[in-house]
Amino acid sequence: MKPKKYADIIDVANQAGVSPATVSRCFNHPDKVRPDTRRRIKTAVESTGYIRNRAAQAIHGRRSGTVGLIVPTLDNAIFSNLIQAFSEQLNASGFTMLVATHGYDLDREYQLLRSLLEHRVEGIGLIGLDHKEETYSLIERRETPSVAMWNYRPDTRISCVGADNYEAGRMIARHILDIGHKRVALVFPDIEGNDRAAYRLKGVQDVFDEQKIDVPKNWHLHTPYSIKHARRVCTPLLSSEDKPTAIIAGNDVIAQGVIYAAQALGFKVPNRISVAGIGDFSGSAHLLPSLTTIRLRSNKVGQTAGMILDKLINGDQENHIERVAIGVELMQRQSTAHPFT
Amino acid sequence: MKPKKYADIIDVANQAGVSPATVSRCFNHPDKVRPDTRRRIKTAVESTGYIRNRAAQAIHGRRSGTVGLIVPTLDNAIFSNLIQAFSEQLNASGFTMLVATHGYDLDREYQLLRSLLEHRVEGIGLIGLDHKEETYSLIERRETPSVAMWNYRPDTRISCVGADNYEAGRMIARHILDIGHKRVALVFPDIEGNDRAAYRLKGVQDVFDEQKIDVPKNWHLHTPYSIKHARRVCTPLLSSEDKPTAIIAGNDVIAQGVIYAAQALGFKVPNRISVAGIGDFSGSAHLLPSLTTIRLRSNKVGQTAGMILDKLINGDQENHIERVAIGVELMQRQSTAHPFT
DNA sequence: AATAACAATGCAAACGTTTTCATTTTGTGT
DNA sequence: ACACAAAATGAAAACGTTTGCATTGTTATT
Repeated sequence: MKPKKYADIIDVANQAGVSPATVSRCFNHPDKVRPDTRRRIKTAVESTGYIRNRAAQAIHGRRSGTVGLIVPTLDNAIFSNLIQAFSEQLNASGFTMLVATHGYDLDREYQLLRSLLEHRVEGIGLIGLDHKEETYSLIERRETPSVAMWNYRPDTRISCVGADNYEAGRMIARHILDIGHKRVALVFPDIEGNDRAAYRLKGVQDVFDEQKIDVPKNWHLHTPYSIKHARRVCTPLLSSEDKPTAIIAGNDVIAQGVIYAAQALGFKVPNRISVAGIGDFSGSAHLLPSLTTIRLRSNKVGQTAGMILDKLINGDQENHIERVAIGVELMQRQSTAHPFT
Repeated sequence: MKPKKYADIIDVANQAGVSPATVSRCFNHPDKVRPDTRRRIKTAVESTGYIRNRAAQAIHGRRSGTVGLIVPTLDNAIFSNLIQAFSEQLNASGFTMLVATHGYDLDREYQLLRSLLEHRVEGIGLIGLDHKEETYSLIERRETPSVAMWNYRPDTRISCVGADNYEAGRMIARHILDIGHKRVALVFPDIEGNDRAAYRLKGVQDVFDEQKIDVPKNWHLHTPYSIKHARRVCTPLLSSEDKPTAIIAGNDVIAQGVIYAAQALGFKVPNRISVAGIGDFSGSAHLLPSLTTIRLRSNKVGQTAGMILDKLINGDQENHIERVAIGVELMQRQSTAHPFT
């Protein structure tokens, strides 16, 4: 006699004196079973310690109750707001979130997508719009509801919700030029496989080109996403004779590194040098000096993405694509000012 | 004729001219099928676009290939290192991670645990040791391999790996007293449902008691986890006539807020006031002044937790409990110094 | 009170795999 | 070539649910 490990739906049914079908209905369509019966089943569930098996219901072609999220990394503040908001929104709709990280490796991303599909996620959240052709075509082939977060464009292959990063770049560039700077350096992350950064940079450069402002090659710095690296990479530039009067950073964390580099060398910000970021991370408003940046409202992005995904999954429109642009906004604070002369 | 939506294992089998059983084996025990057959199956998989159904295999009492993680929130830097390391480690062992957040609500945590068990996760990661009795007993009843991260104690009901937060509190308190401070304020998060903070605070207070140092009630501040709130809550204290010479913060983010509060009022750190944190978050070393804190090595915690969970799941020891303490370390930096006299 | 309409329940067939056991194929030693 | 062991494969039963259809129980209508 093999003692079964855990109660299944049949044990519950026996205990309650009904058929398994009724127990199942009691979970999935409670209105279809008599309150009295429902109560008896509830008691049986408790006394047996039954926990339903989602796998068994997922197999039925029915809902798995999961949604997949693929992000480059969980390790930094950029995505945490976003993910939290996304997760909460989907939780509210009854989904559990499967998360996978690829470390900015798009081949890996494709593998993770496959893995999530094996788990029969009902929808997929991605970051950005830069993905392998295989990734896009797999999504299309399986007709998996998907939403790309963080970047908006009007011509995407899948639904997207995000800030217009290009506009964010333009906006911060205009601000810097508006307040009179002509000698500006740029500190950006590597744009390889990172369309968010690429669009921002493009926006900045287009404005500069339009205004005939030239950024010398060696004022064009690259740094990984960290205060430490940003600080290190800026120090030589700021120590040189021929300094810029302003620095635009690809995001707020980098901007923070830049500010520290300047302060460590004894340059007051913004008196001697202006620094601007992009992103308006929590904390940016409370730095000293508070950081001029572009607000991207990542939690709004995450929340909206969650809502859209829910709609795509539960809605009736097949293969519908929805695109939402979340407005960007200049947060003018203390870290930028007219150039020192 | 109903056109089936997606290829299943039978389609693949037909295409390859073998039985479904062989296809299944080809995935799960590749060494048991001839290389030649394997190749034919591979081709068939590709041409049909087959993606295996984990739910169907999970139903077989076999592995679901998922591990659950329950955290208070994804929204802040505290956990991101930890989660990232945990996730990567488990990924390497072939698991996908199901993540759920409860916002420091332990009732919610219990619900999430149930939900994850419905998905038949093979293991569970939790944060901290403060959980409802129901949560513990459900885990024990289902014999689900579990590991609590972030806090170490020698007498836990489930496996744990983490820093000794009590010792961390003692360590930073000793440092502050060692360098000569006698007038110290404490700024901590609410310890309700947050055993990490509770242990740290206990450690600090025990050292103070041993050394007969008294902290007046009103030097005992509470703040949510954010730079903004920390800064705000400290400002009145620092503006008053009767100021402390040092402040110990419950974690580095709060410490950063404290430093900004001081600097905004024109008090140099550490000259006029010393500030210490706990955690050594990425970035803490690069603040100005760099922050004296206790290094907790969260990525080590996450990684170790992942390894332990893998071992608990795949190992042969039933109901084994493993406990690992990750050492803490004083990082003495610029934000603390002898009191100004 | 008889019947129609409807609500509640049960039966049994699916869902897509894995696995045990039996069978067939392949390889080895003579 | 032959016998035999070993390896590869197939057939079919399981896994724990859901659901269409049939059946039974209940209420409303006359």
